[in-house]
Amino acid sequence: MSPSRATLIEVATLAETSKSSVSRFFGTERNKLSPALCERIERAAHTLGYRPNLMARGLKGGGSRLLGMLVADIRNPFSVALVHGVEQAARAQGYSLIVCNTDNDPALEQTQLATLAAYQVEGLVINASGQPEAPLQTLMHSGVPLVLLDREVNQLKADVIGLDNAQAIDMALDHLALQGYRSVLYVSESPTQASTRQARLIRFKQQARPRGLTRRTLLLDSLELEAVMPTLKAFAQSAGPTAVLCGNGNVTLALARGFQRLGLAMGQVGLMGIDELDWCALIAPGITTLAQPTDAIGAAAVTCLLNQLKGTTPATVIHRHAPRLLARGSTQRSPTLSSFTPEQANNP
Amino acid sequence: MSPSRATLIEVATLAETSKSSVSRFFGTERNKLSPALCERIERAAHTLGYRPNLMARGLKGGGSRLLGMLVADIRNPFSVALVHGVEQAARAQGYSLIVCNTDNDPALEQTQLATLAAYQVEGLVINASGQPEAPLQTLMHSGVPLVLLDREVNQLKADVIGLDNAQAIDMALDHLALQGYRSVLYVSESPTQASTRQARLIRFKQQARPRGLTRRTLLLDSLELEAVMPTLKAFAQSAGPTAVLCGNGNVTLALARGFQRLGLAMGQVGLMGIDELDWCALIAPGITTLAQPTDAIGAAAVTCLLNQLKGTTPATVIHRHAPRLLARGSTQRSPTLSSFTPEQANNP
DNA sequence: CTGTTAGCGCATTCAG
DNA sequence: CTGAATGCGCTAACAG
Repeated sequence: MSPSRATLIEVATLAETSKSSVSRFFGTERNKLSPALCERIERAAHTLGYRPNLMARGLKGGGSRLLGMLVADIRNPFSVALVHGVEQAARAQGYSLIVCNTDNDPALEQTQLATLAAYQVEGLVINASGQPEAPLQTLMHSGVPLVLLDREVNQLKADVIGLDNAQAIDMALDHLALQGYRSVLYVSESPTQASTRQARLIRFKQQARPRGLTRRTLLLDSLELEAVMPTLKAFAQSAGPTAVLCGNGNVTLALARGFQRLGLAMGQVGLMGIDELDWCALIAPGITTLAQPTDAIGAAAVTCLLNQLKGTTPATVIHRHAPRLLARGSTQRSPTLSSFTPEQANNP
Repeated sequence: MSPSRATLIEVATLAETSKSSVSRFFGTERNKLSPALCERIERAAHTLGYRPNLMARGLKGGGSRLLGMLVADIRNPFSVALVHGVEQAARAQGYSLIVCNTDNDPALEQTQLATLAAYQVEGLVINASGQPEAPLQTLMHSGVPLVLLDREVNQLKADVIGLDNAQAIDMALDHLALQGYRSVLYVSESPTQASTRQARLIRFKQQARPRGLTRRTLLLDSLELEAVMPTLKAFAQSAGPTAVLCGNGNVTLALARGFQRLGLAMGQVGLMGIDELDWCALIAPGITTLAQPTDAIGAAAVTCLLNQLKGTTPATVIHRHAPRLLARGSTQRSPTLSSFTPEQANNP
């Protein structure tokens, strides 16, 4: 009756055998059992609705079959997409995922890390909000496989998986240059804590001029409109066809608001963002974005983890995934508005 | 060195005491220990970096301190908001949350339910995608506290928490009527599986006419534009000031696309949705929505669960939470476009 | 107040 | 191929 209430012992007695055999049946040694016994156990387990207690299993050496994931901001659609990717891949490998959100709070981050460890997770996927070097160091030394997702952590020698930020910036600049823009404003949230933001910002500073683009940057401590307006307004009136490049989805949202507030026509002033969002195709004439392959990134993270588990530690690896350009009207200087449809905008 | 590697015994020996005392120190009986002992244990535990193994604790009677949550669609921002609410409340009570996504797949749902049970969660928050009556029944009988979130399950006598759907529909109809619309099209995803969709649909059918509104409904099997266009087009040309009411966020997105495709001016043809989304204030002239109090709903779920755990089972409860109206330009028949700003749109 | 004794449900030696 | 025995890390009576 109670699904997870039936124990190994009950199954064993009902099948008229011993605990060990039942244990083997549900473990990796089923092949070492006679077909007859397998049959009996199978039936007994089924009628009892038996399911192994994964906590007990985790206690011994069998492994908890649990993976942990730390997410900096679960309300960010991009993060959710990553969670989804990781969860799918984990399930495909027979693992479950316990997700902890940190709301970008470094203190919470430490707590959650401890919690995850307390549940004996076999591996950890970490999308850090801060720089929790110390706790992560100790975790690594305690032998828990670790993978950093989307954000690196200072001096932590661990696998890192995420977007190829350099390539992304290059693609964005190439696209903007090709569309005839000559002056680009790069807007990012404060890059002090997040390695990804730094990488993108640095690359932008390096690569804009070589493409003949005048560059400016705006670093935001807040995504409030007030923080954006003055710079945006001045920039929009400056020389050369101008375009704004947004460092992530949150920034894109903030700037879309800014454009609207100022009555700027997207395209006339270019707007482009990293991270694809539901509504980017919807805001006329469509916002051009670089979409991240979140499922692939999530899957790569799980693969990494499992590789570490299998002991075959092929040195520290850094996976850089390429983005996909979704070109839309917001980076088209002479929009053919009449023919625009969201469908077209989805297939560059 | 290893955070979760140090065991109760090691702490006990270092503190020159017994396992029981250490156990008590970390349990609920710390008060029954002498200050001196507490001090010694405290130090020992600290130098060893000891953290209780929650799996082992869960094995005995101490409880796993784990709550499980089943989510129908983790990529739906509304669902994520619920997860966030539940997780916050759980953490505040010293519980961790293990979240399983079902991608609206009934089969996956059963699997995930089994997984959750296997981890000995102390309670379950369920946002069902299908009608997994049987598995839930057995779970209930096995004594696991259960709470249904946003969606009921047929004949399952369990606490249900969510929006007050009747009130929501009434508020929407009142608002639309007040704004001068006379004919309303209600668009919903297929209501066969989800109780919430049924409740809203039924209420709409009951309450439209009493308010002097002509009513029509459109039930969607797919959110593709093709599924929406014909009806929308015909409806927009029908008599009386017309407005469209969307049953949830996904539908709102689909219809915003439809409006754009047809070149319909929002407001002239009204558009209103249940569920607030990032971009609703952004699409000019702003889409009017009913926002759900997701944090409150999540917190209520956890409270319910913990009540059941405490044994004080105050009969089956149904929490109905009131939505909040965010009136924007999409339900204003004579928009004052020039003065429109997103900020204003956020504060009705 | 504190230590001692049993298991929780399972995986894993080790013998048959 | 199979069963009996031991212990994972912890909590819960039970005695002092």
